[in-house]
Amino acid sequence: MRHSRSDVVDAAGRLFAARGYHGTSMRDLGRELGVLGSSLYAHIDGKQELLVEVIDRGAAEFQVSAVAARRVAGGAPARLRALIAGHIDVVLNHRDEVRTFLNEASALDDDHRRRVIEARDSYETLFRDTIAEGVAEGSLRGGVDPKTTAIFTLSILNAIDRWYRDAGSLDREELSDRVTAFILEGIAAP
Amino acid sequence: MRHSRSDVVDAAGRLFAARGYHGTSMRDLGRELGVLGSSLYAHIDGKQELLVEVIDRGAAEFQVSAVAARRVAGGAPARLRALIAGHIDVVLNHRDEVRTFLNEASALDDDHRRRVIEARDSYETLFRDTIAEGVAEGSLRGGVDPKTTAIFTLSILNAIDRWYRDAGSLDREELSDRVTAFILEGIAAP
DNA sequence: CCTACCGATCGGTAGG
DNA sequence: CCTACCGATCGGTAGG
Repeated sequence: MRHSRSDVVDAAGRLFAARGYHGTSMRDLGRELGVLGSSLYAHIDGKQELLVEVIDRGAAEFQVSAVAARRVAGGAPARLRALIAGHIDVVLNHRDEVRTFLNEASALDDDHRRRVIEARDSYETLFRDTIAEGVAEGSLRGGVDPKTTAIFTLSILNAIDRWYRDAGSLDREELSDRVTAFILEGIAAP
Repeated sequence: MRHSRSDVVDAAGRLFAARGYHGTSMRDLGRELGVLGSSLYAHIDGKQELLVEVIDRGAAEFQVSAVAARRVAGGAPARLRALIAGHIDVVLNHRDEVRTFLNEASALDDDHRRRVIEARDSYETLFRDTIAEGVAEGSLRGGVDPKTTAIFTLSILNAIDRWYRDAGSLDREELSDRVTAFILEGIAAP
């Protein structure tokens, strides 16, 4: 079976997500595709290039999702809800790329890592700005700090990949509802 | 300079936390201590043993913290507050061990990994039970699901290591207060 | 995509 | 803790 370059990147995503970049050898990757490790160099220049490409795919998915969510009409809570739902979709529809994006960015060389951190920061800023708008318009509680709140929210969302299974009793929509309710209402009795 | 076995485990924690288990060679570890990689085998039987020991240290810290927090008098919210404060202390006082515990458990061999996952589950259960008690006694909102809520809470707490810096403007107590307020009250305007 | 390699580095050992 | 190694594996290349 002949493979496309995209097949190689797919396989790299699977293995990097499962074993990490340093835990994956080019021979492992070849075996995953049924070819020799050395044969992969017909498609790519080096191992690091595969990491960059997998992580860029993940970053791009988040970018697309965020742009769409920011356009949602209504108040800040509605936009925040859309950001949350979009993030969950990205995490669960692109698990390998997202996992690699979240856990293996430290294996990138300096320039690429800086770029990824910038992308991550600008994505976080979308959450922060939405929360700040909610505070300003009065739909979110005064005194809420947009920065830490955005971080707490993204902490919950990024961790979903670590525990959620589609086969379980909790479907994706219910998951999204619970995350949103937790963030907006908390858990203390009124 | 002669080193103790504990010095070697300390250094392993630093490097595993920074570069990951597979990203750290025995020669890297030797360099960190000013000796040759091969000299480390006077202290240990193998590299995997170091990973086990670093992760066990992290697990033990969480265990100690949890036992203390469960003893706190008052309602479930007070105990949950204590669990949160304790967890933050462990994360920030033992960053290398905790980071390795959280991110490198997948590099453990099967038996050790199973043990760590069990420890993690039983720790999570303490959070879950505390939340369930709060729902039962009426201090936490009815309808709150203890399992997902415990996961959301731990997601926030475990991610703290990824962004919090002591040098910043937010001190640890303020951090703990914000996390607790976020979880209990949420961010929606009343 | 395979054959046939390369030099470098890996975890680890024997002996002092 | 060092000297002097070991076999295995690493990322990668030349040539077909």
